[in-house]
Amino acid sequence: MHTMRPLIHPSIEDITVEGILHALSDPVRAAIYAELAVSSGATCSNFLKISDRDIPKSTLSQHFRALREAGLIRSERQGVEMRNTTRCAEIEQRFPGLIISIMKAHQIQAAERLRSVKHKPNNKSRTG
Amino acid sequence: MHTMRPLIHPSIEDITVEGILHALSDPVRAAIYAELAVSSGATCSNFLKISDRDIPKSTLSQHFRALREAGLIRSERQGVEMRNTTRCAEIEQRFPGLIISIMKAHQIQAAERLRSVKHKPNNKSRTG
DNA sequence: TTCTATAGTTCATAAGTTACGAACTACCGG
DNA sequence: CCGGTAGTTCGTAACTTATGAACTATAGAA
Repeated sequence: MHTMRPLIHPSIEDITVEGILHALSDPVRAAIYAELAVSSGATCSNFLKISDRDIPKSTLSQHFRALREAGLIRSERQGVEMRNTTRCAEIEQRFPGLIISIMKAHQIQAAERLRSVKHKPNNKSRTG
Repeated sequence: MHTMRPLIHPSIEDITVEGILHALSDPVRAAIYAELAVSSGATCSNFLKISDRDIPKSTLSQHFRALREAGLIRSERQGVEMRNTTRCAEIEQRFPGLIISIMKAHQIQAAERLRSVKHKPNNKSRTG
């Protein structure tokens, strides 16, 4: 019978560049973070499907933990669910331009992938 | 009796943001990359010691491979040694500002660490 | 050519990390 | 109290990383 340990949010000075890069080097976590940056307050189960891929909820939970403990997001219980918000303002203070340029690079890459799928349609397209 | 497979340098369009972030999320690799960005052409064995830490040469070799295969550096044999240069100009073309802001963030963090060591001297200082 | 030295790579494996199903906790509305 | 929804933890299988030993590759000297 195990208890539920409290959520860990590192203080801004304990956040490391290595931690941020590692957390965002996973495509699922990068997608979650990018979405949170736009639609603040999203919950864990909003991401059970990410670009046609099903993510098991235990895996999702671990990804949220990784983002949280890297200092990238803040999670707060609100009733039965968990509201997640990015800590981008704080991180921008400490590491100016870092998060923005990473997100921009992810966007550029996503745009390129879209273009290459349009040009060679049987590349990576899922058949139903 | 195994042969030595040729060095792999991904073409610029095969470089991914995830790959770059993952490669630079390791402190040893980040230190190597930062040094290469300044003193171009450094060799593998120039890094057998990184900030008072000894790195075994097999480990170093793997770190160089990781940087190379992520597209961050180019390695060329020159006689008995290997000359390494960053591919930052190419990457800057594709993902503007990415590498620069990561390096800047690393600098900020290194500066902070230096300051905190000065203020509490027995914190992380090696005793000979 | 052969011998020696230096630089770096590969392989085997031990150590560490991550993914995910099953079982759980936490909270809300009856 | 029960039943439902949201998310966490645990165990373990799969994957990744670190490192010593043995290797390849090259240069220079004899």
